[in-house]
Amino acid sequence: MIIIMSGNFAEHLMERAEKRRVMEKGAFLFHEGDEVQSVFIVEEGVVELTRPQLDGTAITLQRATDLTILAEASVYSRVYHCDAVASMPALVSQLSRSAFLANLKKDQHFSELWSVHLAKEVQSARYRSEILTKKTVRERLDAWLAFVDHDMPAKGCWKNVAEQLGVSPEAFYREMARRNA
Amino acid sequence: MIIIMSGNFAEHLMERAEKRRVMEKGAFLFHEGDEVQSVFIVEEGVVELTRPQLDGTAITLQRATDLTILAEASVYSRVYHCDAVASMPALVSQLSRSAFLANLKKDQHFSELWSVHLAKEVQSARYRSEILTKKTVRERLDAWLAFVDHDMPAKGCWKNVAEQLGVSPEAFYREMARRNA
DNA sequence: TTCCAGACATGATAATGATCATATGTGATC
DNA sequence: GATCACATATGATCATTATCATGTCTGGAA
Repeated sequence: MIIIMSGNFAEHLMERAEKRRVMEKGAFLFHEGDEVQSVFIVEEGVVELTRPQLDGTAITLQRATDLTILAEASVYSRVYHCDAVASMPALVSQLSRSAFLANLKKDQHFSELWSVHLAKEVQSARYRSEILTKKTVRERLDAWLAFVDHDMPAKGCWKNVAEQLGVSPEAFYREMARRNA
Repeated sequence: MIIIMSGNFAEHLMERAEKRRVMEKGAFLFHEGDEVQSVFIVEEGVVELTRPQLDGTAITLQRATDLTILAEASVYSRVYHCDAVASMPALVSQLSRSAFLANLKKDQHFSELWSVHLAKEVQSARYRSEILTKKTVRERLDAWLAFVDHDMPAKGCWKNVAEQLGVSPEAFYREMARRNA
């Protein structure tokens, strides 16, 4: 019988955290080009991973909120390929990369949870991509609903959902109104 | 000193493959709801992962071509959450899940490569998402170029790139023409 | 209660791209 | 060389959405 790993990896990671850090809005956790020395978990607030473009605009690669691990892939890189900035005041736990890798090596269970975590992230990131290939608000919402098992978003969340779908709030409101009619 | 793992995980996986399978166009590798029993690597051809929707349309979650591992996340699931169908004739290697997991357990190096592979997939999937949140062809191409270090796509690839960007070929050709002018 | 910020709602306009139609170029095959 | 498939190219039209403007509603703070 195959045992499927479960449990929240972020929590396991937090148990091993070495430091905590309070970040004010606008504070940087790291910059592009910095050496990767730690693994970070956002406990509260919001930290965004952004990659500045040549033309001055920026791409947001990840928007990390409660219990989200930041820039997982950087664990295996020498330097960061993006900036991390608190877009809201945030509380961040951290663990040195060497300690993290040592944990992976010596703790089989921890290592498996890490893989499971990464696999889940792959899955949800792929799904998000596919939602965004849809061109109309209607199709994107349909795809999103399939992903969340068709529970309609509560009114307070509409704006956030609209952002996840990559559409303007107005367009989203209109689509929701259309569905009620 | 931290050793960063490198090498192609798919190749390591193929070395351990137990079976090979030739698939005709349109043939299914597995269906939604099937028990996960194997890990698959596409050697040649194309296999697509699709998730049928209520309205009859389908979401394509992954389009696997040469040396791509199929549905990584399914390794940790009991059943598949999507269909896998060859959209072109394909050659697929497979390894039973139990053997795969056993390899992960006993071979530290293999296990690390697996994590590195997953981390890279997370990274590229996230990047793809962010490209797709851009609304105009121009912005999407800019973001894509930043990702591939600004090497312009060769003419034979344009159609493929257009698809990656989630825009129609025509719109893509026009944008490329605009940039030459 | 009063005030205020922010989400929700809706109309008008302009920008943008999907789609359809059609044409050109190019490499492979016979 | 003739032919075929397919990528590239370009024009015209139409559907859709972003954006701006403006207004309403609701929950929390004073």
